[in-house]
Amino acid sequence: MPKLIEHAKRKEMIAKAAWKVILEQGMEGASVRNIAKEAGISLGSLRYYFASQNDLLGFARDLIYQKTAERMTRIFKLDMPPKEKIVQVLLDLMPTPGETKLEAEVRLVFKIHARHQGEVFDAEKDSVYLAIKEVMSYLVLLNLLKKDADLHLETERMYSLLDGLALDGMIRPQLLETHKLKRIIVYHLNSICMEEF
Amino acid sequence: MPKLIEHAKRKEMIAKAAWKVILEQGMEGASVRNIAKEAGISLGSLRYYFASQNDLLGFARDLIYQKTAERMTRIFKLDMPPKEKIVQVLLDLMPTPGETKLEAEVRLVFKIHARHQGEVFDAEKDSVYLAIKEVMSYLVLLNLLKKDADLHLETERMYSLLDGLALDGMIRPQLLETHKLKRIIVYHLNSICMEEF
DNA sequence: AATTAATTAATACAGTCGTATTATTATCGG
DNA sequence: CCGATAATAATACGACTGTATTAATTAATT
Repeated sequence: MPKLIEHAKRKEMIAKAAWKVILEQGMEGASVRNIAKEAGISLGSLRYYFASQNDLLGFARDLIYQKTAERMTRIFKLDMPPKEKIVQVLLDLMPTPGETKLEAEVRLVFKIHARHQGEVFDAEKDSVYLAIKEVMSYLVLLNLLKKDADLHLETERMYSLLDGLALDGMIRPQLLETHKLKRIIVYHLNSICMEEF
Repeated sequence: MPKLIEHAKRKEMIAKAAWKVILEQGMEGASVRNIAKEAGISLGSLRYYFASQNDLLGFARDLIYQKTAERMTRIFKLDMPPKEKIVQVLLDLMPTPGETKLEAEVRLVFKIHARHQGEVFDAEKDSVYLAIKEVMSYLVLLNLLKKDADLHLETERMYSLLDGLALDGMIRPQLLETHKLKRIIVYHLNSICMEEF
């Protein structure tokens, strides 16, 4: 039974190829052939790991949410000033240049795609939503949130704001170049908190 | 030269069929055949009005932004209390039950689709962005905006927030059923204004 | 070295894709 | 009525789609 150890890694490699195709061509271009070519393997090889396109896309979707969750956990553990950490977490969910760009954009495409698959999107299982809830709880813990703030509404507002920022960041490159994304996020944090960020 | 008058209306009818297909199946399902079937015409007929799929989709995209702009203008002209009017304008950009649901969702799919076409999205030509700029100017005119508010940042924040709300509204039906969408919008307005909405 | 399972490559199938061509029908101005 | 043109329908082409099948290759265990 050779190469059994590589199995999981190989599935990951294929899923990452799927991400790249989705990033560049959208879900319309995410055919099994395109993904296989991007991964540098044959069609049959891909099929060996994934019984169907649905399996592949589902795996790629779950994996990207998992990766996001892991990165969030990592940042939360960092030893840095609370306010900086909060900004860091939120910025890491945005399509800023680097790894997060791919992740944020692909997450967004998957999210819209889910709509047309009749899937019910459960925010409680969305690592982005969970990260935002943690941030909000952290703000409460630090006693930074304004007294009259509605925690639940603020959470929902932050969630939608970040989704919208990611979407706009995808489409309007100048939002990224000029650090506008960060300015808006810090501006928003200032508006819901008592102290300056 | 018969039926020339119907030409424009017929193109509109086909574009609306395209919207419906996009709404239900996403851009992946927006094939010329699916659209023709939805419109109740043959493939050849569709081709008589649109030389290519790109032409059709481009027309459908432009038309939906135009319709949105017209509706915005209509609401702005209504005789109603300023604050109510502002809420009405913003809510009309959301996927609330009714006509706006289709418009908001289809606009969003087009927006993401543009990203993968290499198109440069010009917010200044986005009727949603223009409507939001008008709302913000209106708030300034009414002297409702908080003194320390940054007009440009507030505009960008509102733009992204509405995009994100539309996206979440698409995917999480409970956001619509419970009037949460309106609550968040009014909550946001309260947070940037001096008086209560 | 032989065996066994993991892995790959190649090919095939029916269906759909965008586009194109053709013939036919419908409707107006003359 | 007649001819011009808008409008429709039908069909065809090559490319691509997801899925399936088969044979060949690779690598670890016995």
